[in-house]
Amino acid sequence: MYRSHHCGELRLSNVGQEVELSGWLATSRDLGGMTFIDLRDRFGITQLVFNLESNADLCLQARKLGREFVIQIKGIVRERSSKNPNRPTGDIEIDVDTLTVLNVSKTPPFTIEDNTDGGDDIRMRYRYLDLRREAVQKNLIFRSKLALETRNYLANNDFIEVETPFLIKSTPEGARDFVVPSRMNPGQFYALPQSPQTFKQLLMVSGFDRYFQIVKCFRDEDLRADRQPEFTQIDCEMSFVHQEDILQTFEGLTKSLFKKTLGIDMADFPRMTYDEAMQRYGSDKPDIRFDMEFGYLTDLAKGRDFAIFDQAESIIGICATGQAGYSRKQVDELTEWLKRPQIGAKGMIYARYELDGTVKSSVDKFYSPEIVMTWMQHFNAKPGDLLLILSGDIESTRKQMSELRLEMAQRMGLRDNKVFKPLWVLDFPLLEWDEASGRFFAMHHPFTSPKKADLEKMLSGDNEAMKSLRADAYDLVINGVEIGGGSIRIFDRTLQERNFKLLGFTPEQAEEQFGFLLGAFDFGAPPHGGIAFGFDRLCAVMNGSHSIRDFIAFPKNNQGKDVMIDAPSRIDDAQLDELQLRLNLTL
RNA sequence: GGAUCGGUAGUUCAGUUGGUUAGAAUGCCGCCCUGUCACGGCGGAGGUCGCGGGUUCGAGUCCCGUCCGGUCCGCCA
Repeated sequence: MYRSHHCGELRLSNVGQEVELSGWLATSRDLGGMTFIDLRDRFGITQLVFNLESNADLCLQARKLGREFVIQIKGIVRERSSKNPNRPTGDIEIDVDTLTVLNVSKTPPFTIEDNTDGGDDIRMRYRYLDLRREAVQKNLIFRSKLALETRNYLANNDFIEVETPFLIKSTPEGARDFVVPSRMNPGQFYALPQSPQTFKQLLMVSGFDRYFQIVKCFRDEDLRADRQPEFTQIDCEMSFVHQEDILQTFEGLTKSLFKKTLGIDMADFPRMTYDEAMQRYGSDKPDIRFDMEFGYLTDLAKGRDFAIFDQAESIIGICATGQAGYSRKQVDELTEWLKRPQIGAKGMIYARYELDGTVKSSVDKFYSPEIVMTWMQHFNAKPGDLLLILSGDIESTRKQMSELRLEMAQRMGLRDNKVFKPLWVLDFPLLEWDEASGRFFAMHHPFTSPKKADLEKMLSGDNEAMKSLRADAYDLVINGVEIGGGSIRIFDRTLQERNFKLLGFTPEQAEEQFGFLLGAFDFGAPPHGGIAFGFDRLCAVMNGSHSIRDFIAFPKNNQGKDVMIDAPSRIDDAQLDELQLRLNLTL
């Protein structure tokens, strides 16, 4: 053994014991007559002390050690004469009598401490050093704990973890697939799964009843801070359940995870339909840590010769409590922010409810104070509040206002990342009409069941009616982040074929791509449904972080590259020959 | 595919209207210091200003191109 204890372990009760420790030299402080070394491992930091007077050779040797040297020491635990209350081991130190250098280290390119001086790029290039930092280790330890508690809860609820294949069949629906060439079948490719969707449904047909898997999924789409090409899901499926059973089970899982990892007791989750979420917040994943709900001023503001409002399909406002003090400059700056191409608003109208009870708007010429006051009343605004108003077609205006709502909340400090507000969003549309290609796409996926009440409408074949079909599909949103989503599945072959047809599949295409599933439905498929949680996102949200990269040991950058191992990379000609592939790079 | 911000010392950054020898902090090296824990003090080394081209008497600074990175939109059933 290289050690009798780890570096976070020793306390006053160990004083007098002879111990052996091993670890990395975090920092050293040379005071001339004595030298202190902070010895670090995953468990903590223990201070070593070397005294020039009592052991000159050893002290001189200790002075020469560099940062991140790996050392092993033997010594006696002593009570410190000046203690450090900021550290669990701060009451003791080790009076070292034997020092062994297990390995030397080059000076690392950035400091290994919580507030490192390294930027993202260099930390990713030396991720193995970045991972030595306590702040990052803490995240991965949290992740491990979260996975363990997930397995505990699901196992206690009769779920069985089953591994499904990574080398599967490519399908054109949904996200772009990562593909893998098959050497033994020249010219043919596997695809990596975007999710184990069809396999988990087949497991239900097999009678496993309750399945889960903490599993990697792959999507070849552009990345974001909260999106990686390979990411982890808690993937689940249940048989003989209605939507309500699934919501109950996974609300239970979520509560259990918050309780076991953060010690937080969550109240029952509120629920909202998709339509209601869009109406009140302009988003299917509203952040409900704060109110600032939309108010529709369309009827109150039209017909007063203000062309912009008169021509608008929809006029939507939000009331920013206590923000009437916003200066002209601040409002202008906010307007510029809204006009950026990413948001694309044409402009913004505002109205202040002054503290003296008067109102003042940026459209005084068209709207008398009396009318502006009716707007204020619509929002139950109080003196000191600020109304922000956008107009245009309803879809874009809602989207823009949703962004503005989040931005204002951010500026007003209402997005407290220590507060967790979950929300079930229910009754998503079954289909999404795509104008460009003139066809429907599945909003969730093509195996999603329409709501029972909409079944007749679905079978009617009326194209307009299809747009209003609702599905037994649901998302779990926490603090405005989509954490999970799922649906009750179709388990009837005829209905599934019907849905494929709606989505523009010919019977031949449906058979070619999903024949195995349709075939399985012929052999007694039980009613079933499921859900999948974004595991990386859940880790991030629970820790108040936006970036899932902080919770992935070896993440990819925005370009999908791993800058540490330099992947992806070219493969050599021999490999290409073996696969019978030829590159055709049109640069 | 698009928008936008950035690339200057090992690292994180500053660098004004284009003008002398490109600075700070931190890290690194040396010397001093017996209770530090962001130790302190003194001194030192360290730069192809991403790359290529252009404008100019003169470019880190302006222009064009290009590469790399961040954030976002599109995309992500």
